[in-house]
Amino acid sequence: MAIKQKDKPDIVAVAKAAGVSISTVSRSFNHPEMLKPATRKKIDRAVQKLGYIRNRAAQVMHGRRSGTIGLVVPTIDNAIFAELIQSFSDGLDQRGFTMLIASHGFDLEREYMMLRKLMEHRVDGLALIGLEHSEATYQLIEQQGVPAVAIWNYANDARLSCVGVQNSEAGRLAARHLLDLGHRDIALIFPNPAGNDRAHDRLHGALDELRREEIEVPPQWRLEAPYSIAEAKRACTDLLDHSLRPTAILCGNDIIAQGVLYAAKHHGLRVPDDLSIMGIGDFKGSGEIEPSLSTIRIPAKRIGALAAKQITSTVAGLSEDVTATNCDLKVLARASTAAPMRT
Amino acid sequence: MAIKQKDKPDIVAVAKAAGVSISTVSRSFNHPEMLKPATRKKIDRAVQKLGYIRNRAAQVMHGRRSGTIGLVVPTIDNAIFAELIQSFSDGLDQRGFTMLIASHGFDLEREYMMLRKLMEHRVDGLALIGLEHSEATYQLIEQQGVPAVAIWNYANDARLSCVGVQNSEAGRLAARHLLDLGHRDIALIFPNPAGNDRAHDRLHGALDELRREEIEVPPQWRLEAPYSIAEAKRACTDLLDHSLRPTAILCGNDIIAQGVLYAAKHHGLRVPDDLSIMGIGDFKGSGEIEPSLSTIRIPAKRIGALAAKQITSTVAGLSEDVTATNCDLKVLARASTAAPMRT
DNA sequence: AATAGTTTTGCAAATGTTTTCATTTTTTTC
DNA sequence: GAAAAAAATGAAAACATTTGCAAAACTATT
Repeated sequence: MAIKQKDKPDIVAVAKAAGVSISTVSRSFNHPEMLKPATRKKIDRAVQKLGYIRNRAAQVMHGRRSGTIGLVVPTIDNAIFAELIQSFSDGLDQRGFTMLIASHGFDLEREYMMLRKLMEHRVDGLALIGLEHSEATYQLIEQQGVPAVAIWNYANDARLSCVGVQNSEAGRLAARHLLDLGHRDIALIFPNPAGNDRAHDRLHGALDELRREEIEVPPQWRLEAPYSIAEAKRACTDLLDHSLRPTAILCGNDIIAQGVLYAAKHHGLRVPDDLSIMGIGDFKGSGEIEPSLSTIRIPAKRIGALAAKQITSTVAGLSEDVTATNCDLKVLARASTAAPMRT
Repeated sequence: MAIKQKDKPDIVAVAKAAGVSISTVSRSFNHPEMLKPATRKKIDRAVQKLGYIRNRAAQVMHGRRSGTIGLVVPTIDNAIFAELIQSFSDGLDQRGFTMLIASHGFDLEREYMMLRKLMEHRVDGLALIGLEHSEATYQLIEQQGVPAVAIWNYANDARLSCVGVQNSEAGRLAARHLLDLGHRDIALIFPNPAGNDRAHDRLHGALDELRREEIEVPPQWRLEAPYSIAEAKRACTDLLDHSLRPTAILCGNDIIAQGVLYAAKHHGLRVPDDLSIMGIGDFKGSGEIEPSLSTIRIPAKRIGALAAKQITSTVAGLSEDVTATNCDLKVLARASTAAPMRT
């Protein structure tokens, strides 16, 4: 049996096969314009023949960038994150980077662990979701000096560069929309805000706006639901069963809103006549549901693309200091909300 | 200004700080049981103080595994893939691996490029979606000897290990369900099958089953739609407008089915009385839609988890040869399908 | 208290690249 | 066709780690 069994060919093998020195082969990849065309061709042929693939690890050891960006998300399986991840990934790809991804399931301790793991892989940059992270996480990033960007939430005094929206404003706008339609009896269904500044900010933005009109939401109208159509549907069953129903429900995101919408339909309630439903996010498909969902548009694609641009240019040393990019929100008044019926 | 500016501490720095040799430090990570507890503690303290993080690249150069698995998908932003990716990622994470991900947008040429890129990063294993790939892709995998697994589609004569379902069977079952209900006028809306064996197989499975009952679907009832609620909704508008309507529509996946459902509602058609709608996939939320969607269950979570198990054990050298794992399908007869009304 | 055995540690080579500097080859100019 | 200038190539050090082998430091045994 031949001895070349499993070993991948290395640059030395290529050099030998092409009859040139190692340095020349290396140059043919990194500075092809320095080579005589004839030499380049010889090398190309050798590469082809041996099936040589460059070893990034060896390059990294030389101080080269790894060409990878680490993304840490709470979860991948989530309509709006998926959209974001896709556009972020596309943005990285365009610029020649590869994405390492890790998900922590809304556990900030695990987030820290995943960050470390990514750093072992010497990612050139990091992207996190939101601005709420453990102190250890922040310190790790600062101490290691890895460029990082926080996605999805915006704050002008953020400790990290960020690209996102003002989630409190999203909550406020959603509440405003319902108030403007004349609603006063409003229920709130939001995800658990622990370790989730996006949900937290939205909720408090909404509460603030309601309080401005001196509306207090009674505890039995303040529900919690995870990111799940099924669970949201279940969560609001009691609410809708009750004779004293709210005229509108404000949901922390469009998935919850979808669940509520189906629950309403299931209860034989007409939307928006009997019940107005407001979402936040404008997920794919939210505009196509019947009735189409009123919501606050958060431009996930744009945010992902901008974040990719931001982190790669920081890695390339083009932009240096902390920057905060705020993306615009838009109220989408569609068919799931209307003025409440006089009783 | 101090000279230690940006350099991350390396193992040498740790060794110096701990007053031991480099080898000892290395061993404290890889074979801690070989060290005297006192020494280990000295090293741990030094690591802590310097904020040292191991350099995976250097380990890889030594022939160590990289601890990464590459996943190449057509797109991340897709309900069912997102679910799959999540469970695959969780499975890898459990076993200490990190996931590199790349998406090619259903372009098999790009898929090849992404594969190469992942190989430069010396991933320990690869996962692809489906069994249809360019010849170059297959050759690359074989030549480089990188363990690989194909996810989502099953075939017992596959060139790669695979974990998935028989998509032709999924199509067949979906058609059977409609036939059993008594439908004869059935329209088909599927994604473009080019470079997408899942869609292709489902479509042909369905057509086969229909043909068995001597039903030929006329061309104007064979529509194509991308993976998008909005576009599916649009695509079937003409179909529903027409006076000669089918009694049922079989959709290539649940997203398309959702679009069709909304289109039907928009046209004032009652589902399932005026029109039965059948999906394939059983995406999250499909059971909660009103009316709940009849579909074929494909266990995405399970497939992802099994694929992660499969690829990691191949990497660890536990399982060697090509294995094909077939996951069961289940017909979910829910509320969007019923017997056609006699006219 | 010396020996044998065992545990712990250190030295140095090896891994696959890039890059600086020196050397060789080619081209241009007169 | 020789000298000068420019272009192309090669030799060797450097990068951060692991590991086989050898040396040193303990432990147990007598």
